[in-house]
Amino acid sequence: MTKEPKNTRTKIMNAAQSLILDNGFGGTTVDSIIKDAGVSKGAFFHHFSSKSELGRELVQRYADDDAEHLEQTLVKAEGLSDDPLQQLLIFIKLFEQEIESLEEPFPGCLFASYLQQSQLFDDNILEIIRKSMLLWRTRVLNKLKKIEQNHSLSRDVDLESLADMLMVIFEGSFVLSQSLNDNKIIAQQLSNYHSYLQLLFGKSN
Amino acid sequence: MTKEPKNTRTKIMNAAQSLILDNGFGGTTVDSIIKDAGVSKGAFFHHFSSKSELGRELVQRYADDDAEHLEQTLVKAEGLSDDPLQQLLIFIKLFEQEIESLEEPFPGCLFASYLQQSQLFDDNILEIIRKSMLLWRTRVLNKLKKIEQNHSLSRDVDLESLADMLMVIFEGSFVLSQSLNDNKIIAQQLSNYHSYLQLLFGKSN
DNA sequence: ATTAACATACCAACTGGTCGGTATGTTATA
DNA sequence: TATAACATACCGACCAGTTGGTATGTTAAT
Repeated sequence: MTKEPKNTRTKIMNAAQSLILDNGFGGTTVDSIIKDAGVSKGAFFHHFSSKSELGRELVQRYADDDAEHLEQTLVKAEGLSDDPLQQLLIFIKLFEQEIESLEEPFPGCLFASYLQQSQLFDDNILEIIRKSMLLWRTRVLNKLKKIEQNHSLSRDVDLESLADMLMVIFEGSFVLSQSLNDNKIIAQQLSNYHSYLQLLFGKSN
Repeated sequence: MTKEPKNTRTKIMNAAQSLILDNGFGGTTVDSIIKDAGVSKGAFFHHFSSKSELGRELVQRYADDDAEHLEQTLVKAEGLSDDPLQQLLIFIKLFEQEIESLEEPFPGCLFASYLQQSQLFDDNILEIIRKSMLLWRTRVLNKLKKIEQNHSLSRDVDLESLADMLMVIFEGSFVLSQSLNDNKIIAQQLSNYHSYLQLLFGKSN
């Protein structure tokens, strides 16, 4: 139990993610990463063949965590009600509560960070992000389709764009909360999405 | 008409803005800016004392244009109806139409780009962005307050967060449209905001 | 002739990345 | 069980190229 390989690797990735969320990928140097991680340059390039490979592994880890978090929250919501509409509303409320319980300012979204510098990354990396967003779209859209079977829509809205709206509100409120230094904004905007869904699917058939 | 100072200056700023929206500020080099702008390094540092001063002037210009665009669209909407609710709904529709008429993919928002690398900028720059966002909040909130006088809210929502929601939807849909390479998303999300307002203020007193 | 508007050559600091080397296991086999 | 052979994890000096920025011109208009 002298040396732990996974540990150094993780230290590098964690330090890198934090720096990238603050300075962007292009504004983050390898030297600053190894300094924050407390490892040598040799250790860095032992674990990652290049800075961009670190970038790739970072989004992949982020996307995996994101997907798992999505599914877990969905399962949790589905366990709390049998009605698809209630499930979706609970799903949103769970995120609201999660954000509200945060002490520190929200660290930001790695996807958005990468997309703001999309020319710095190759298509494989951008594809990871795209797939993550399409997963959210699919999961929420499936719920909406089930809701539609039992609830009449009070207005003619496109269900796919309604599904996208959740991710839109996440990303958009991250930006605002970052600028105005106010975590509350995120929960408030989720609450607005919550209200919108209630108004749209207010009446059951 | 041999040399135009303003012209070179503008060429530099335009090239820089385009590059920054693609690569981020930290990922954009002075050399790449002068190459794209077709000017010399001497010209660059004749007009801007440093790269970060260019960064400052860029957001300032962007914020000024943004504010002017906001006010003009507001005036336009106010000229098309006397009812505050209709004015706000038209206001949103005008942005929808503007986005729909775009040929190229939406270039992105400089505010969001900067915020994703906020540690690269000093507080003065971040303050410019903050003020821009607060201007949007104020303008929309004023409208909402006038609407509230004649229309009963169908749900108890916070008017300030409802005002913020417009900017949230802008920024969030920029992110999604960038990733999925689909401009339509922006107009669709604005349309959702439009619907939400209609549902909230559906009935007049 | 002065001065603003550029151009060119250059610099020191930093960049991502390499390299030879060390320390600490792990495996195989005699 | 001793040891040769190999693998993994890590170090930090070093490299070539790039970075933001400067010094010193040249050009053109007032």
